[in-house]
Amino acid sequence: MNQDTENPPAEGRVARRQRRNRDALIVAARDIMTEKGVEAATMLEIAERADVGAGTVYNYFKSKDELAIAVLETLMHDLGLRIQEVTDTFEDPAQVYAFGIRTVLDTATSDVRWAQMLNRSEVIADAMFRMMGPFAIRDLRLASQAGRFEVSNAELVWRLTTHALIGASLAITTGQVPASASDQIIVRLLCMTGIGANAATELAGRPRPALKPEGKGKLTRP
Amino acid sequence: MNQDTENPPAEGRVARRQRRNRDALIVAARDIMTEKGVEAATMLEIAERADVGAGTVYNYFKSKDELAIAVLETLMHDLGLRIQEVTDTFEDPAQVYAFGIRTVLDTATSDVRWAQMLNRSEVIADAMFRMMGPFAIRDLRLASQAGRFEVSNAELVWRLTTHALIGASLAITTGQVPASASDQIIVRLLCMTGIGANAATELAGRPRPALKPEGKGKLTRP
DNA sequence: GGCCATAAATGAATAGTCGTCAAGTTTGAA
DNA sequence: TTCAAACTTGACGACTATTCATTTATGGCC
Repeated sequence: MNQDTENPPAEGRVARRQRRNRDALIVAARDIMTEKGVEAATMLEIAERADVGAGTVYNYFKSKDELAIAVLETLMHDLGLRIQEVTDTFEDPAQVYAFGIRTVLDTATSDVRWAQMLNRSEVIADAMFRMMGPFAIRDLRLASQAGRFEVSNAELVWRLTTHALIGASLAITTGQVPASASDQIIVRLLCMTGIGANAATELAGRPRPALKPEGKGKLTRP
Repeated sequence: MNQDTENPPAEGRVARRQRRNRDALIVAARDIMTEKGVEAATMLEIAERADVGAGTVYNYFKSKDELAIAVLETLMHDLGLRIQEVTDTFEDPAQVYAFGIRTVLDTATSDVRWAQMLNRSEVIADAMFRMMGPFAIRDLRLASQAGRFEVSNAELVWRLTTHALIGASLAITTGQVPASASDQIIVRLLCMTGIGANAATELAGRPRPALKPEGKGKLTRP
């Protein structure tokens, strides 16, 4: 009777199960949506894989769309942390930003889970704005203060960048644009920071260290 | 028996009805999608308003998505023509491009028909790339040759711009970004052409003549 | 330990969707 | 006039997201 699973600190059995269910639903939805695409993933199948009744899903997410967004957010939060881990050591704040968007582009075009979701551009772009914005906007501001960028409204630049970035990723995965154009894409996105085309080209051409691999099956909470 | 509706010139009854049906479907779909949004517009309702059987729609459009794209294309083709009519008289090719994207942004955020469609970002952006691309890409190239822009891959810049533009429009209509930020949005989009932030600001600030009103109820064919 | 108001989970039922298909109709050449 | 080919039709199948009356679990209180 003294096991800690049996003796919650005055307020916790329900809350814990709720978090467990919510996480299980996100993981199940993430996996199924990854396998079959967002549209093809049915709420029933998600509920079954999460070992939960069909109606229970709606206690946690108002709609399928909201669940899909929650899935996206975990993917992005994850990536944001892994990027930050690497860029912590960079000296040039402009390079921090450049590395970030370059990594997002590469991930979005090579990771099947992202590719499957790209046909919901506006949702994924908005999620990126919110989840990776804190990092990106901070980097934009730091680089501007350092005189590297010319950005007066970092939030706006980041929003435009997310949409362009997702659009470019979609264009690459659908074959409308060759993957070899990635460099040019990054250059143009950097141009939005107000630096000229030359400076952007130089910045985009710098070597990039590798990310640490992502934690398998884990669910990092924002 | 001599009426011209009874005596088609050797090859035309079917073709004419087909074009009539196709046009009626696009008009019906455009109206209903405008009123209720793309998702809420059902194929049956569209077919009924076009005075056509439910199954017939699929003789003209493979899917609901394809029909929605056809609707968008007519809206954009229209706008492209009206923009060109005005910019014909401009002298600075950079200003032609600037006027174009500015007008698209204004239209997308103020015209209900666009606003309703914006939540299919990737579709609308792709349609814009294709329908307005011929104009925009030509303008980008002309301005680059004139030394006003620094664009080596006009197609790519245009594609990124369409996605950013649609994303920005969506952000404005959903209230995430104030409409007063339009100027800054245009400045940043112009930055993608490689000119500095100063030149972009000057270009965005120039006065803009008005468009001619759009032909009512008509359907201009690409 | 026993009890009960409340919150959460359930899954069958609902309402509505897209796309298909067999059957009927129109067309235009012979 | 005849007839094969093309077009149209609307009922229908297969599925869907979401709801809601019912069941089940929870934790404070006696």
